[in-house]
Amino acid sequence: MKPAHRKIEAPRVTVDIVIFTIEEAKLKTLLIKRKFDPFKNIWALPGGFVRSKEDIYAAALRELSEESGISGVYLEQLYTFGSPKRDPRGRVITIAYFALASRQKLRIRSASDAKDAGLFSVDDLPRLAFDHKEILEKALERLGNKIQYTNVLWSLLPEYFTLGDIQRVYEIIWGKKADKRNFRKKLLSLGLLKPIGKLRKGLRRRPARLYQFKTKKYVELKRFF
Amino acid sequence: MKPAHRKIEAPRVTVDIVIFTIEEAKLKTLLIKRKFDPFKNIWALPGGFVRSKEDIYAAALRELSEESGISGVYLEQLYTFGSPKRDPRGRVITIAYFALASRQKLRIRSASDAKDAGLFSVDDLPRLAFDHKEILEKALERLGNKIQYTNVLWSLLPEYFTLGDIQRVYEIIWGKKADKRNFRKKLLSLGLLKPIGKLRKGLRRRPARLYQFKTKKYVELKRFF
DNA sequence: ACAAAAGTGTTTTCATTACACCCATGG
DNA sequence: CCATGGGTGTAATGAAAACACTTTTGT
Repeated sequence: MKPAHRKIEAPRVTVDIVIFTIEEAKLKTLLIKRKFDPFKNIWALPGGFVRSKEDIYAAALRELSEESGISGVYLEQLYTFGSPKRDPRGRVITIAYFALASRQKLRIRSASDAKDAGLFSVDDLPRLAFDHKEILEKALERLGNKIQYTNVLWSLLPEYFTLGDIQRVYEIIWGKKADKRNFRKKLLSLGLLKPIGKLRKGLRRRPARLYQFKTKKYVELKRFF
Repeated sequence: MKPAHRKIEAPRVTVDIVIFTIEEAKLKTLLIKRKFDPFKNIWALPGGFVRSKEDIYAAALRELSEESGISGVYLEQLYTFGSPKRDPRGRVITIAYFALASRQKLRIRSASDAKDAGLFSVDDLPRLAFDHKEILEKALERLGNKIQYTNVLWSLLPEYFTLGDIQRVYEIIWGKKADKRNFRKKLLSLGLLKPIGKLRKGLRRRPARLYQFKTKKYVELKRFF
């Protein structure tokens, strides 16, 4: 590039991605089993090195697509982890990202440096490589806050869904039940949803109205629930 | 260090710090005039390279102390900026930090690579080097949010202060007036303050009660104002 | 007929907002 | 005596929380 590199030993820089989704009424995250040392055969967050001329957000998008076959989901920067000891190979700083995807969008496939890939409930995680547990905890905290004042959790739902579906997602993330009438009242009053005029039938119960989001772009609300 | 460095060209990594303070009833930030190219003689955020074995938070603390002579103030990671074009010398990723200090604590002194240093009102900024304007805007946004659900802005105030002082700080950051009675009612109901039993006299008006914070550690509230 | 979730309003409680006057001091 | 901010309470409004029963379907 340019000459100006002086004496500072440059760390290497990676991106790691916490991808949340809902499956089997649980909040889950995508992990990759490492194929190489260090932490060979230990589960880790998907991620990889930032390329020389690549924007860090673009790097996160690339990793997201490589390791989970998805695009068009919510992705934001989470936090940067830079303890000098976090990687036994040497100095590696990682910029963690935070993604939300509906289960339908996720196509889990193994990438070149991963032996296996899978979804794990955040309540029941295996041992994680590096400081990835800490990263995951930060992501969970962010998720819990974020759904209170934005519409991002729409990214966790499929195109059409019922009010029951969406309430279940909230309850999973918050870990507690909400009152059905109050929930629906509040949610509908926000004006983010429109009914598509169809019902979901075929389950052995009363059919529910299906809704979709008027818009899928990020909206910050004063406060949510 | 270790051998594992493969083919990836490592970016260099810096920290930059947005230090906010209140002076002359304005929200101000510390800027340093650059002594060298690129952007020679242009104002920039204080910052510098992360050292090889230095934690990034420690690097931010070090820069904070070198360039503003302060310690014991509020400091948190803000965001990481990593556009490949942000530094004309080559790839530099910066981890931005966000600090709050009372004017009394700030000892502005020029560091080795700075020609000059000064406080600038955020409403009236000079041209800034690199993408520092973008960083500052992100910091302002964070500040505005943060004072709504935490007690951090205590870092902007001196040890003892009046309710009028603290209200003024809020009004400066929010850019609008608050009702005195409601403000005091709410603030006192939070239970974060204790009166020290003295009055601030000597101004040509009625003396005001002085308060201090019961604790100076970071507290998140459900919601603030 | 039964199980399971869908759907629907009213009341109570609490927090926020709006609002106006007297007080104590220094100059 | 005047200018300046200090100090105080109440009523109206609006948002959140508590609360239970009927409906519709598939099996």
